[in-house]
Amino acid sequence: MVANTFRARVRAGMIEEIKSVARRHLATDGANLSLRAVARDLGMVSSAIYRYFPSRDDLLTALILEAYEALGDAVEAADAAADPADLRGRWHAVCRAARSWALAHPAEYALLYGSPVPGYAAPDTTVEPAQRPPVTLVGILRDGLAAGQLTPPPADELPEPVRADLAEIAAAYFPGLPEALLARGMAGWTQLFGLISFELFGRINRALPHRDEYFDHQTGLMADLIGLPH
Amino acid sequence: MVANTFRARVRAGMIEEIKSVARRHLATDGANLSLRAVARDLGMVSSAIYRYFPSRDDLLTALILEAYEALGDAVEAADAAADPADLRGRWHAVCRAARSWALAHPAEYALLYGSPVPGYAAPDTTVEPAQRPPVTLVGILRDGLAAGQLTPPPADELPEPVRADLAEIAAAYFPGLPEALLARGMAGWTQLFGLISFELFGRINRALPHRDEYFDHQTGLMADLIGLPH
DNA sequence: CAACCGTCAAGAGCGGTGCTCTCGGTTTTG
DNA sequence: CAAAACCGAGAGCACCGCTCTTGACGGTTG
Repeated sequence: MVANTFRARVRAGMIEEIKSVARRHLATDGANLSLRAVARDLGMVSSAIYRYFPSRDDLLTALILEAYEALGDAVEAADAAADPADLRGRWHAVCRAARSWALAHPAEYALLYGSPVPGYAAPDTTVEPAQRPPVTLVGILRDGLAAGQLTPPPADELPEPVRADLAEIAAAYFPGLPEALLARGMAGWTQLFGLISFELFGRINRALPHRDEYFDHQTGLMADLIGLPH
Repeated sequence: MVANTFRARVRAGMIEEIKSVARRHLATDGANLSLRAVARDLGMVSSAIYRYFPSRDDLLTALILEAYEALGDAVEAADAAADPADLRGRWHAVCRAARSWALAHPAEYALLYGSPVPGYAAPDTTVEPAQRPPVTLVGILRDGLAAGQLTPPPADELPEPVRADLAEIAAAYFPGLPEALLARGMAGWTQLFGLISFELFGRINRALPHRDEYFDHQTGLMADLIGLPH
């Protein structure tokens, strides 16, 4: 397997080229991109694509994985670039980074967070990169608690079954994070997703010309709910 | 035009039958339902469908309109059935009604709130019924303010451009509602959409077996943010 | 009563889709 | 150098939305 580097290289290049063209088609055709159209753009015949991707769904999966990584990178980079002690600044930075990426790549965002493609079932390999953005967001709460800048809500506000469920999530991703705080962090993530989706998919935009400021205010409301200090 | 009532009746029945079968297909095929398959189920030839719907998109539009009305009816009925003075009870009732309808009709929900169908552009006739659910939800705040059970947040927490945008929305749908309260109400609506979408589309469900309790707690958090009395 | 004309289902056909299989030609490998 | 692996092209299958034409049916009207 060491000697076939040339073949492997040109093959990898071809795979990248296919993905690149497919990504371009994604912007216009949405989730129902056409293998034949991609092949046409590459000057190939449709059946040749099957040498590189066993099916259209596998090509979609590759694009989804890349999109998750790109979003995760953008979000984590925004968090890393902010002042680690400025919790609210980090919160807004992460939210804005997710929104910016979504606005710059609406088709990819729709692929990740839109209604699922009818016949398509996302493989398990996508579950791990999908959790990077929310983990980054809620990670701010973990850091804030460790720094003493955040006081957890009363634990008894959670019904027992919810607390138990959240305890498992906390054990896996945020050891030591109180469940009630995790619940609020997940509310923030849900809100972030809702805001971006409404802006991208919905028609509410007409009535809200100042979308940047509205977005910041709404994410700020969630920061208030969490208790992030001003 | 008075005498052809028989023709009109059988025609209306046919339209209903087509929509019914299409709705059934929607559950399995999602947004890309097939006219030919619908025609097959009806024992017709595909071209016959075009006597009743000028295109596939028009059939989709009809289904979307029906779905909006069904959701709006469910939400408004839940609000009307609750004690008008129990703001928190109404809030939870409306949220639960929306979620229940979505869980019972996931394909229709995806059609309404999922990623838009690539080539499809929703006509303007859908914009009015689309606003019934959020208007119902935020209407609880209007009633609460009128009853003196709700104190509006400080008005200066809103940046001026956002306040101006929200003022126009308030003038159109909730005259007299303070902008800061409207902002919180819209945050609740965004959260509701995010919660339902995550449950329907996402894979977070695995880690949260107690979805009913989680949903209630998350919507309760938003009620807290709004200031709805316990 | 009969002619008429709108409505309807059916069929053929166009260009498109994902996908499979076979066939040659090239490249890498043993 | 021969064998094996790889690759692109092409034909073909079944499906799709949509258009156009044809023939039959049946209320409306002269």
